[in-house]
Amino acid sequence: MSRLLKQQQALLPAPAHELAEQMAEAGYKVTQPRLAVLRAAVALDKAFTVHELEQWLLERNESPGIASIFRTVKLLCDLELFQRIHGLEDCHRYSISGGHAHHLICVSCGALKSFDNCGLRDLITTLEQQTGYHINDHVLELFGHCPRCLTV
Amino acid sequence: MSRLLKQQQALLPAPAHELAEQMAEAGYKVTQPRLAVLRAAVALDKAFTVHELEQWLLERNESPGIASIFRTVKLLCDLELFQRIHGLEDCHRYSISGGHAHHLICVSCGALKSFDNCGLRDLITTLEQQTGYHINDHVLELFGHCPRCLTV
DNA sequence: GGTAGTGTTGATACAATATCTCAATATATG
DNA sequence: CATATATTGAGATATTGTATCAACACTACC
Repeated sequence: MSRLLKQQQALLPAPAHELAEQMAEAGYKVTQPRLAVLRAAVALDKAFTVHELEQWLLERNESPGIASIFRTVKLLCDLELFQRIHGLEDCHRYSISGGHAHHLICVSCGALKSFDNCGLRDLITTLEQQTGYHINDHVLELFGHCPRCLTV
Repeated sequence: MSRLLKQQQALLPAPAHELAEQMAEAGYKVTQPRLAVLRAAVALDKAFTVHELEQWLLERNESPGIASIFRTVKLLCDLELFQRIHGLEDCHRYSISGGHAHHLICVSCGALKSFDNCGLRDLITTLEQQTGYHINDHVLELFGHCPRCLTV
């Protein structure tokens, strides 16, 4: 098994209670509305929108106010437990982060795989030398079709 | 001079009349509002927002309605003459595309360099083999400070 | 147990980005 | 010129998100 595959398997999303724990460690209270958002995000198991979180919760009659959902998503992004997804058309999706930066996203169903070995170091070094820029961050997202959607 | 540097120098943004020509070739009329947007985008010479286009044009008393600016930006994105920039915080900036996908952006002043040799082929092949996904698109943006902003 | 201080919530107002609607206008074609 | 089509501008609407603020909940202290 290659090193890259091992890494990917290590990047499974954390379960809700683990995310809750990290929130508590960061000094935030693990309230019912926040837990609800965590449960929804874990259950959706893909790149989700705030609207999708709300729908999932409404169907189970446990949706907090929409403001609290937005607030919780923002908080979790700040804590780097969630991450904004840069889509091809819009950037209104989020994922459970796992602390890693990059995603492979199915444009058909939203299924998402995370990875962290983006292999951009050489490109960054080259560009820095050629442009004089100091590069300290990047966005990388890959899009395609997951095996399931390829067979449908 | 390396091959990569040559490529970058070839990726200078097209002048307004050239963009207008491509619009005409695609079957769209080159109207005054559309030309105004092209001029503003070329003049701004960086990753710009629709609001910045409008401001530039208002200062010269030649701003079309905001709806037409949005429409023109969308049209130019569809024609791949403009391209949406995926920023670290939001995704509301655009650039003149040159038909190429990637940018190096100064987070301080918005200065922008484009390049097309992203060197992701190996990563994409590896990920396809390991995940079974078919990857057919990607977003890559690099962020840092340009030489000018580094000295200030 | 009561009280003060802090954090959180939910409803609502607001903001920013973008699209839709539709009558008026401009442009191209016969 | 007449007609058909494309485009515009104004304003309404949609979507995504943040700000405000009173009510509530939890914690620590007395």
